[in-house]
Amino acid sequence: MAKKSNIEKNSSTEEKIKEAARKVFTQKGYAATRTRDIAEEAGYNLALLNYYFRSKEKLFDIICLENIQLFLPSVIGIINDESTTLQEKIEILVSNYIDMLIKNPELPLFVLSEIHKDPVKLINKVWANNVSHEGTYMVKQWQEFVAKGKGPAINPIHIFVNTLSMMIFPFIASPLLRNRTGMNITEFNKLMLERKKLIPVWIAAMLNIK
Amino acid sequence: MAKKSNIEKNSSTEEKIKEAARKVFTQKGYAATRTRDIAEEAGYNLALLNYYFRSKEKLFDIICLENIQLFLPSVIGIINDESTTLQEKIEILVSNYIDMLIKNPELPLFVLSEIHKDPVKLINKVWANNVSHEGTYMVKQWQEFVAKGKGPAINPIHIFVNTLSMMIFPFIASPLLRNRTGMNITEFNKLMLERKKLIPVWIAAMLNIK
DNA sequence: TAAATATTTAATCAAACGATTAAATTATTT
DNA sequence: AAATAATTTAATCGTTTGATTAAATATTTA
Repeated sequence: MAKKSNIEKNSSTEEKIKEAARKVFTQKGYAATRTRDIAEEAGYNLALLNYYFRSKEKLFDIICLENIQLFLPSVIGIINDESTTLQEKIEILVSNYIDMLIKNPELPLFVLSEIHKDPVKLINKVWANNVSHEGTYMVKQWQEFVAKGKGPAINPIHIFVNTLSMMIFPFIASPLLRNRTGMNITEFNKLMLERKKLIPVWIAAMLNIK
Repeated sequence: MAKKSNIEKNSSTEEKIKEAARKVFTQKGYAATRTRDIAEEAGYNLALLNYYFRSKEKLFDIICLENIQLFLPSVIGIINDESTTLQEKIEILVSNYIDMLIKNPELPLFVLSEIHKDPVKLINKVWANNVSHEGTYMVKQWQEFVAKGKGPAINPIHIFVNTLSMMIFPFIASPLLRNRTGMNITEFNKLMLERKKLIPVWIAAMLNIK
């Protein structure tokens, strides 16, 4: 087997294979993807995949990790920011996240499917030494909010779940929703952009229920 | 090839294979499932699968259709009921649906993944000659609600999407949520049951935003 | 430019997998 | 009980698929 140089390669070939792999894996998942599909999509011979990445599984691990890192931890920085209010956090989170999801609409289904297959393995890879849910600054803010009697006395996780649900679920159900309503992707995206302003208002309405 | 009798069989074997297939297919999806896994799960020889169902694909089609019918059209009867108010519809829908999801927590990810792979084919199989989204009685009720100036002037589909999102998404994200918060399945289900009362209240709060 | 290394390809291997076959066993019918 | 049909199994076939090999071409280094 030929040895690769230690010098960092900008190798457009390697990058093209990775991009093809990302496209096919994200669309079809690990099992339904054939290495030959990736090679064809990339415009190279099959053996190149194994030359650059040793195996289908190793290539998948790379793509999978990158997809999960794009999907998950972008949240953490926002919910632990001590300089923003609860309401501001939600506004920033929703706005950034919906922009990301419009660019990567297939990410949620891919990531949640993968996590479903092996939660511990995948989540620990990304969250290795990170803070727990309970430790987030956002949860502290919520607990103060409840303690002051400003909001309803329910488990704060409900509101967190609702925020994620209303942001992410429409993208997971997009094919179904668009088929049932006759929307095309442009109209769907327009609807999702509307939600950048609407979701924080809805969450605020939930928080003000006595 | 032996011929099967025309008489309807209660054949426990056929039923056992179907149940094994449902379990494995729903958990791992079509591509990741090996017919040998199903045979082993059912406790029979591999050839039995092909004897009863001719092929992996035919067996999958049966399971898939049944899963989708369990997941989707239960909604239609409720949202087209002319004897209930908008608020009542939401209460009944949420309560029934959450009960169903606690019993079949893997259904949403399976169905939405399958629809993602081929939306037209699958949705038409279930909704063949059914009413469109626009034609549902629930949408008419919402349009009256908006016309009377009772609620915010937004696309009614947002509220519909929010209801589905808050019901279904937690089950899709369950492995992630439980891992992050340290909940076990019992605690998770308790949280979901709480939502049977909470979601209608949240939706009502959204509807009353001026 | 020549040698060495990296990249790319065609051909092929071995294992996994869906499917089939033919024979054995069990159940039903006459 | 004998004959017929249904059910179940072990063995195996042909493809598909991930991976490897060895050789050809391109690129880099000396």
